[in-house]
Amino acid sequence: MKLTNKGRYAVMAMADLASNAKDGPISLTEISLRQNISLAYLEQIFLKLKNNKLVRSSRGANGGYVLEKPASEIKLSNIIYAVDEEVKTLNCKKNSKRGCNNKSTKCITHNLWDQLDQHIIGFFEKVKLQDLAKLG
Amino acid sequence: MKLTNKGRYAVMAMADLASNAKDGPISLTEISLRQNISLAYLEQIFLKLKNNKLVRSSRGANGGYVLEKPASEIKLSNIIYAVDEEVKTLNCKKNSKRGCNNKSTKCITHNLWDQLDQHIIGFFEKVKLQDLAKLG
DNA sequence: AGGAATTCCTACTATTTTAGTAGGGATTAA
DNA sequence: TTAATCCCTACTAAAATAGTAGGAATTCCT
Ligand code: FES
Ligand code: FES
Repeated sequence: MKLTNKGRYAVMAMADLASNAKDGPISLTEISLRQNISLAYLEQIFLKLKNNKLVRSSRGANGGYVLEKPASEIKLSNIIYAVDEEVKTLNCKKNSKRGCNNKSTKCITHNLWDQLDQHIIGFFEKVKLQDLAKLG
Repeated sequence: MKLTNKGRYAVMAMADLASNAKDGPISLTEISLRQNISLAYLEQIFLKLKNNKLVRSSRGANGGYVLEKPASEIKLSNIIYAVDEEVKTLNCKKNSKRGCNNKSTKCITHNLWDQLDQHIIGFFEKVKLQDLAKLG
């Protein structure tokens, strides 16, 4: 089980944004340098963060991004979800009639994975961007 | 974030073993049919389960596998660990001096992922093979 | 006005991981 | 002796991830 770089980067970048807040917006170049993440990759990630209303952008020279909401109101689950990192422990389609074994009943472990999902989602729901400073 | 088939299969197969216990050992062919998992793939998985002392094998005709310990004493973490499904949320090497950002300090999110690890491992530690019957 | 910095967007490629196949050897029950 | 079964390793195919590339649009600054 793993969490991919995209999700990690997204959280790192958001944390960077939160903790390096200044007057104007923060450019991806800055974040790229501080966090050692490829600029082009960051751009892709921020596109999604923006579409999910987690950051606001300003274009042009001196442009960049700022958090759309206070760090205390942004849950990690929001970030993870925004970049398509799904918590996906189930094998079968959630709403399919068929189980992962292709039979009409759910497999013996189905409920287990379902519970694990809840467990992990719970974690991401509980932690706010703001908490990262305390953790770190 | 996802859990891979190998881990799922391992748990399924162990659960199958536990709930279909009979007099003699259970062959992989049986499990393969019941759980709809390729036989050759199951063989690979059971090799690991055996090396980790979770099952015992008997070879030859009518051979197969039995649980090495009662289902109440087998933790899911044992199974997951046996088949190399690691809970791996950290990016950096656990014992490396360098962070995932290749700097000498840990990145802002390091502790977060560390906590998530603990959270997930905790789940797997808590659930026993036996509990699967109740969940299912 | 012109150039530099920056976001925006899409498409492509490379790398890594996962999933699964293949094949042959060893062992044992009937 | 034969069929069923485990044992073991190597290979291949498919999918997911990570990252690159390139160009358009916008805005600031001189
Ligand atoms: S995970 Fe849903 S049926 Fe197996
Ligand atoms: S995850 Fe350990 S330093 Fe970033």
